[in-house]
Amino acid sequence: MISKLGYAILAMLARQPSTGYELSARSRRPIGYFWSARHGQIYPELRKLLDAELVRFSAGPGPGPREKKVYSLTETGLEALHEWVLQDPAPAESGRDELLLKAYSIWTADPAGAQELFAGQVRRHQDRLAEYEADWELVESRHQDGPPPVSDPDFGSYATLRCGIDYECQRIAWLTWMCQQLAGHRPG
Amino acid sequence: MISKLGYAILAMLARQPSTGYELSARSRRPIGYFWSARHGQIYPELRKLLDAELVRFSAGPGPGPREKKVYSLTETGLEALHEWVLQDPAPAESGRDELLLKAYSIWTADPAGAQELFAGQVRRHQDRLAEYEADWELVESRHQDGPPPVSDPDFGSYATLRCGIDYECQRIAWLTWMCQQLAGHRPG
DNA sequence: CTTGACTATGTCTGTTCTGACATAGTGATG
DNA sequence: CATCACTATGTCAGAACAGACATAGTCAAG
Repeated sequence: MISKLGYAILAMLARQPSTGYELSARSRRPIGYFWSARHGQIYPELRKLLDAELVRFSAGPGPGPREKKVYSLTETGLEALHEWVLQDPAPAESGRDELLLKAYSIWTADPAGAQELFAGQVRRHQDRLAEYEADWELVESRHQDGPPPVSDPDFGSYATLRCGIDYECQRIAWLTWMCQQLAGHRPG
Repeated sequence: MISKLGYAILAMLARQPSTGYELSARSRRPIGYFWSARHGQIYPELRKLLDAELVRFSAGPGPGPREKKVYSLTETGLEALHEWVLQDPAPAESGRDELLLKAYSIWTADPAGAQELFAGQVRRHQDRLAEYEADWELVESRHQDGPPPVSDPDFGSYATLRCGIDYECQRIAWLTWMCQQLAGHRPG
């Protein structure tokens, strides 16, 4: 059985053959927007994918004591990705959000301090929104005549960035609303 | 060091003393909206919290071969929660979203099948939105004269539900947009 | 000429989390 | 009368994940 991380790696390799190092960099940005992994997880996973013959690599001299390996998908690997993409995800989708957990217990805290906490989060999400928007414009600049065609890898970026931007806007609005609620309820 | 799950449990116990079983039920709904845990995780965590003297319990006869234990916060436990709530969460916040991972690779798939996938998701999120809204009205009915005061546990529910409702609306809008994109690009 | 950042590969320990196993009483449905 | 869902507590194996350890070359800034 291929893990979700395995599919995340296949998804990245389908776009661009990469080394494990590059995969871990891409798993910070732009893939990190909705998936992340450290290299300590990626190298063992690449080994598993290799054993399952879903990826292959071509080796060359590397900067360190070991060889540099550029991985790419095999035909089986592309098929596995292709099949997985349309499968309905399990309804589990727990979603662990530390800030919401704090918000749930915010009644135990001092409103002024709470306002600070949420104001800080507004800034953090505004920064992220700016990143997403920069990436969005980059993708758009490659397709002046409307959105990218659905068979173009750029359509995947376009779609996920749209979601990310909408999400950040929603979250900023909620955080701002929280600040107002916390301010409004204080005397004065 | 208390884990995030530990704080989630403290947050629940601060509102209502509960058995481990009840905690796992509450961690499906309503806490499950932003945090979840199985009982296989909760019982060992309760033990840790007990050893740290953050919770206590009163035992009585249970339905199974073991005693039923109703847990509640100690003063130290409430203090620990109180302190944690205002701490700025680590910027890690990876966020793993399987559907976005699929969307990212949607260019490898057949648009008609993809549309089905996203349409199914629209239905799922509409159901969840309905749940949130029902809970929202429940909370509002307890506070006809405006929002609950910030020192009321209901304010925590109110705030997190507001976020959940906004999030579901945003996600439904995006999923619908995806369906349109996938439809618009097909010939005919 | 030293320090630090970047490229690049790997391992290892400990924590978190999932899913299954195990036990047992009550009450409802068929 | 059997089967199933619910209440209730726990354990255990294994997967997933974070963070540190380990190695080594290049290149830029101070």
